[in-house]
Amino acid sequence: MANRVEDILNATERRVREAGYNGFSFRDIAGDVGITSASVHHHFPTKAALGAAVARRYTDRFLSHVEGTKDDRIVAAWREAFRRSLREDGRMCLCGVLGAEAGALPPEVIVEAKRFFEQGVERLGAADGGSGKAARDRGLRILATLEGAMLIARALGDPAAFDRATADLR
Amino acid sequence: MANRVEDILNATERRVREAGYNGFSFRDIAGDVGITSASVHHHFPTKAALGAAVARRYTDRFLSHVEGTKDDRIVAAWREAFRRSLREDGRMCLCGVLGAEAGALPPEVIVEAKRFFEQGVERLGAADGGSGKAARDRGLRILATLEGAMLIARALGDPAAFDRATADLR
DNA sequence: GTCTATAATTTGATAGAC
DNA sequence: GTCTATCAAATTATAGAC
Repeated sequence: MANRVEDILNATERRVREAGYNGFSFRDIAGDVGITSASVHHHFPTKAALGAAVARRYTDRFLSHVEGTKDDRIVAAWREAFRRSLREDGRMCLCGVLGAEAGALPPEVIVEAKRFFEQGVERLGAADGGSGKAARDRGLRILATLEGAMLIARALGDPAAFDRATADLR
Repeated sequence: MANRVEDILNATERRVREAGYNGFSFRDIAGDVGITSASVHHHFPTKAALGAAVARRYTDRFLSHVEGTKDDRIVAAWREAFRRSLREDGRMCLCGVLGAEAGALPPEVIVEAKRFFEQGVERLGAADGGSGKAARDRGLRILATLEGAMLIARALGDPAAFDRATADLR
């Protein structure tokens, strides 16, 4: 592969979304990519650095994916993005997984998950052109429903549960 | 303490809700309780058995706590139960944490988390006396919002976010 | 950038004495 | 039921050759 760093981040993202930050090892990632764990350490000196890099890339990628969406389509765009990744590979939001493990995460990893949620609250709140505290509270409620729906759908092993839980979201 | 098993379950519940199933060890629990890890193994031969026991007790205890609530107070009762544990010790739903790690859990642990969500969907759906598919979908949406709100409040380090996200829940 | 080798620690789990 | 002692494996991380 051309870009090893990208390979490592891809493998790590898959693993974290499957089993959490404490559910993968450097050797797991090394095996996925086809190198040794020492080589993974060459690119990411510590596990915290690797975790933070994955969370940062996830957030940047997600936000840029839904960027530019018209106000009245923002909620639908977020819902559809989560829905697809849930159906395509049965995995929930990376930052949602990290949030659940928050008490065990290195600070630099939490900070990135936090950013995802802060941005989500703000952008989902801006749907329908609203703004201010009431809009942010609405964004918070919508993001909570989306994250919780992924969580439950995953635990039940039933991706359709996400659709049913978020069908009326607005 | 009189009941060692209970001490072990209490310590384990605290640890899992703080750091997840992969975020605690037998030695952690032993240290919390004041015995050795070998003694923990005497009561729970494997980590999967300990995890399943904790999830089973959590679900039984939670359901019995909200049992008997009048239909029109069911949502409020669940919301208040989650809200209190979030404010009192900053911890989210144990089964919510387990759900996020679902891909890394032994089957006997997942099964218990699944039961919590199935029961929650059914009971929250029965609020206001409804029944059938539409009621279960409503229960699913409510439970998703509650779980997601805990997740985000925890990640943001802001318990009040739970209140704001679930204020309009019905 | 990747490897071999290895250090230092932690993990889940067991044997057997008391 | 609890302990000491221990095992085999896994973990994060580093040193140094190529």
